[in-house]
Amino acid sequence: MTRQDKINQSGVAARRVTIADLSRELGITKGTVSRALNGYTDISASTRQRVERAAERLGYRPLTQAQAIRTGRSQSIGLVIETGNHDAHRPFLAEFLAGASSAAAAEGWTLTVSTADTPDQVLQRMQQLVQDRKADGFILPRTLSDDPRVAHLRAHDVPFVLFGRVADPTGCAWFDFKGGVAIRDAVHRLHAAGHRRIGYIGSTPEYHYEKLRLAGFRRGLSDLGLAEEPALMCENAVIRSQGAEAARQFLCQPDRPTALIYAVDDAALGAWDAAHEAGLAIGHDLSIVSYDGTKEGAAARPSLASYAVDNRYAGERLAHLLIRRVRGEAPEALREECDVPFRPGGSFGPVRGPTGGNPSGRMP
Amino acid sequence: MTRQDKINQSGVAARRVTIADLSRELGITKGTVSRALNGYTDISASTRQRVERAAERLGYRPLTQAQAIRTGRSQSIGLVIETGNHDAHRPFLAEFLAGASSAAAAEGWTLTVSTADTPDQVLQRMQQLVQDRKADGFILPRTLSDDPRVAHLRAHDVPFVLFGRVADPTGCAWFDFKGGVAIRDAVHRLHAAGHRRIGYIGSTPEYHYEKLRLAGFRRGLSDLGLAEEPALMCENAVIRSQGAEAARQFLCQPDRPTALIYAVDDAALGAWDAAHEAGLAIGHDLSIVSYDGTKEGAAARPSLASYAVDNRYAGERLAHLLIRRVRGEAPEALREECDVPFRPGGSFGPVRGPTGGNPSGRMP
DNA sequence: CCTCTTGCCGAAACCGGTTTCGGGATCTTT
DNA sequence: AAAGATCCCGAAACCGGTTTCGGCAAGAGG
Repeated sequence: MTRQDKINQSGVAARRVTIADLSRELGITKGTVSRALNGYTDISASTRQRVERAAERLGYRPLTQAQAIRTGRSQSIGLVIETGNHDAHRPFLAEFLAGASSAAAAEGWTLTVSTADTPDQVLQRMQQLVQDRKADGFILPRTLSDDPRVAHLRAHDVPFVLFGRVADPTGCAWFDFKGGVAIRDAVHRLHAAGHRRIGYIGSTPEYHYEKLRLAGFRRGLSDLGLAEEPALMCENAVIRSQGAEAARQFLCQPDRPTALIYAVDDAALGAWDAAHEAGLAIGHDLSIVSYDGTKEGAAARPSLASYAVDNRYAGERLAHLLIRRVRGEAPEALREECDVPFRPGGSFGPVRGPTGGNPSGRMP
Repeated sequence: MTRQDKINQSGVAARRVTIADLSRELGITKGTVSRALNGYTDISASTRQRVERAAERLGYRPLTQAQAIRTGRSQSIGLVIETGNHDAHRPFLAEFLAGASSAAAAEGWTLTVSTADTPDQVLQRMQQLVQDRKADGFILPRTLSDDPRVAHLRAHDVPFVLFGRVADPTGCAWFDFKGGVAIRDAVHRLHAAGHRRIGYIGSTPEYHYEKLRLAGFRRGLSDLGLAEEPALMCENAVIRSQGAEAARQFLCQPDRPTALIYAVDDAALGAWDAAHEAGLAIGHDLSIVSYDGTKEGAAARPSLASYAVDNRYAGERLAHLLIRRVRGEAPEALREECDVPFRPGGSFGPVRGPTGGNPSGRMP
């Protein structure tokens, strides 16, 4: 009966409505209110409804911090980014965060972001976040085939979802783009445009996505009865300069390739440099297809044909999957793979004659 | 005397040490332990020391969630990023996060990141984060001269620090780079290299940094006794295409400028396009100096001369400042400004003769 | 009609902290 | 030596929730 209820003076930030307010309003115990809202079975349907309506009406939302100290769950998803590494993920970050954060917010969850300079520090940070209950689980971006984060979280029984896949999928949930399918498709497209000598320039082989893309390339070749030529395949090209160097190696060969497939856009732009040096015109003398769909690729001239990944969507899906994982769903039921659309570009053209000559190239 | 203390079976995740463990160990009340650790004055020096030593020895760290429900503070700094806007901040994000997160982690704080599509939604998200106690305060990136976020947070008495400055600094803490000083310095450098007709291509004038950079440009002109020519100044060039269009306008004038200063690197790269069209060689017929120090600028050929901002450092400083602000320090004492180093590049060269002719330009 | 379930809710402990209140012991003061 | 002020700390309430336990009332079964 105290009159302390109405502390809300106009203008002053309204006090939160607590579970006690609700119980007082309804003439019911706090405990009963809590059980009614949390799906306990020992609550009558009518009471549950009254409680839910009142909660809705008063705008009650439980304070996660208070819940957390009992339940151990804080409704926040953790994301630890390894910096210091080559920052290939950098351009995706903003879109990815946007997707993850909005999906999380839709469920009343939040996103706790941390960074670390080394793989070991990543593990430490995750450990600390989970001990401090600042994260109920993690999204793991840029998965390695054999990823120490997976081993660590598995051992400590912390929920997680992969952005990408790993060699041993036991107990893993994930979202991934079908990069292998895309690269295989690229081989088909190039073949259809007359290309027969197609080179592949991959990324870091420790990343599992690279294994899948390389496999997709091989699959494409065998689909079409083309032979695998080791001289036309390499890996470890992540940035522009490395992509350029790889292209130089291929282009100076006697029977040079007429098309190159890159695993990542950043490296693919190196082909512009190598082609320029060799006097070849991209899209005419040499076709390039890549993967990522970066803005930089689209801005190149001619523009880079690529498979365009929607990182915002990935963030959304991963946040959803992780939340469901934390809530107890089995990891096997939480696996999604998504097609990647081809983004045409001027770097893709039909093969031009059998010769590697005419180095000055261009022809209107 | 129960033996439940030692739940720690080997391999199982060790239980957190709580304040109760500590009080039991010391034969002291929970309350006393708490007061001892939180700087209350009614604790004897000897007791305080005993408590601190024991806390250290047992590795006690209070659970922020539990503290939060009483104190209202959760030791986390909020960052709400507006997406949907032009994503000019995109490339900085990863470095900025790395700085902020590591500085926060060093103090036991965490970073809660959220995104929003519109300015209104930004306010809503901040409101919610602070009501849910998921953020004790905010870092505000990309400040407008008259920023609605500042008004909102000021009105609701929520701590914040600016990345950048605003027109009315009342009650504001901030970290900012001296962009105005940098642009002024650019004018001086160009003047020293013989340039007399220098154009300025600014960014969106609503952002306060743009006002400062424009002011720096004017200051530079007046330093050197050069006249301001409206025909050689414009704004609203944020991306490459806009930067190119602005350059075209300037270059087709009878007495074209020999140098251009851009407020942002992304726009500056448009000069490469415009110069190419006009048959001018960047760094010879036309010098370009810009601001940001992006990788894309460094990768251009010739490379873009620019003032290189260290966004990781900015993140660190801002996290520090915000934490101190939340702890109660006056905003006036929390203002930092930082010089920006010049990054030389091939786009900067001495002026070449008085003529705008010789359109084919290059000369070994 | 009596016992046995079952459904449903109140009472109270609990989570891990913080903060107020009051009082005993020691030290000053007169 | 008695009275008052100070120094410290224990006791207990509190924050906003969750969860266990037990019992009353109504329905089922014999």
